[in-house]
Amino acid sequence: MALITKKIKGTEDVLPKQSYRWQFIEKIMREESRAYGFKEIRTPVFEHTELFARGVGQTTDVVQKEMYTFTTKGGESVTLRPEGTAGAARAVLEHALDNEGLPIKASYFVSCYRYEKPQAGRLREFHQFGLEEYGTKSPAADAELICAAQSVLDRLGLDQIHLELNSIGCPECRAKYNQALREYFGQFKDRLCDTCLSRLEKNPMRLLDCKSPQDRELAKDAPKITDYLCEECENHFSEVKRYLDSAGIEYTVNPKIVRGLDYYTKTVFEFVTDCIGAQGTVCGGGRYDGLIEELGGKHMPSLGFAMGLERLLMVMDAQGIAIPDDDKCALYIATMGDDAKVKAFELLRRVRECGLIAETDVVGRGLRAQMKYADKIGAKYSLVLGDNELNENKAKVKNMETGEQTELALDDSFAEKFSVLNLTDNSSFGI
RNA sequence: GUGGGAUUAGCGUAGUUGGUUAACGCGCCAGUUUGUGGCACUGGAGACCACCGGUUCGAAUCCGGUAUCCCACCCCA
Repeated sequence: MALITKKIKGTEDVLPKQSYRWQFIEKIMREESRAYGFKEIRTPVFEHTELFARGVGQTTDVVQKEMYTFTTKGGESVTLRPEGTAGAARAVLEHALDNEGLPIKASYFVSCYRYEKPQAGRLREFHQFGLEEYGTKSPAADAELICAAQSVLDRLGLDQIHLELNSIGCPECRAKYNQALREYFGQFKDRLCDTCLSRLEKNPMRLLDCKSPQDRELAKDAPKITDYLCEECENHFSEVKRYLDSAGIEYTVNPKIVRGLDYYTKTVFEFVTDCIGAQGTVCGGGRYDGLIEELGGKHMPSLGFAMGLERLLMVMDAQGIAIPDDDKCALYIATMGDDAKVKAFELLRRVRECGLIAETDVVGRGLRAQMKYADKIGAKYSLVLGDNELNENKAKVKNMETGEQTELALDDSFAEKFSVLNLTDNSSFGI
């Protein structure tokens, strides 16, 4: 087929056959959000570019080279959101939600855009679910947030995912730590890779997760952030761990995890798996006590996480986790003749009002083909409507699984007979 | 941005010394039952063999370039 164009590189279509998988995980996320007291926030796909430049951070790769930025007809620079936090934070500030009481707990589902080279688990348009909590500096909030993420992953049935935890401190202790890193790595300037050399001054913590074997070797003996935390950060971190321990949430402290977005402070964490290729982070988050101020608000310590929906679906696939089948058609009416079509139209409407899926032929197929179609779509019951049925005002309803047929009157009681059908189990009404 | 692999009907594939109408399975449509599905049988539709250019009497098959997809680096969800 000579299509005039195809989908944009790094984007994916979710087809009708597949969408129930998305709906399944989204439903679980909504339920868990609700259980933890979060309410959904919806913000625009695009924002003024400076929001991300300031919020996400000028030194990050995301801002430096991955944003979809363009100039509008009015001459302003706008950007497709590369992540969900900045927009949510902006909305919280703009609507002064802190006046309604703290903390503000928001959940979101967003599509995000990053101009990257696609590979397994990495797309240019991808989707995230996230939770955000504004206006609390308590370590209990950190623990609760991590706990919420864990709950979602558990409810999805995921296996072999580990939680990696770290604290990257507050600006004060981080400054000392960065200095220590500069001194340490400074001794090996001749051995560092080029990217690390360029980062040494601006953002030395990124040298810790460099993948080059040589730098990795050097990073092994580098000073650890955990040795440089100030008293407050130290206490905060141990409190978080204490809560997690008491909740029975397993984690490993990994001093090398450093988030790639500048707004993070203190607690950072990742849920990681190795079953979907190189991009194994399925959820990432942490605390960002300075973000709200950075965006022009008052001091409002906050935190959050985001999960990648595509990646979660990949893990479920890889681990063979079953997702309940999409709902099937409860009743298919095969028709013969125009009068029957009209009658079917009326009957089906009443069945649908009972919350059931009901269909009929709308392409003009013959009876046999209609029955084949009913079978193909997995209809539980079928019914043939022709002149005989119209004359007698009753029809035989066929159980497609057993082949048994039962006669039903085509009167007011018709739809009610179906309304007792519960599609989530195999109950029937005796047919 | 840098590498490696791939690209043949809707999907999965065969076609490997270049040679008449490009094959098979699944799927789709129709018929075998002019009032009934799942099985079987029969028939049908559907591919300018990713695109552009080159070599050749002749290319899906050889060469070059481009695009897209997959995987990895980088980075991150």
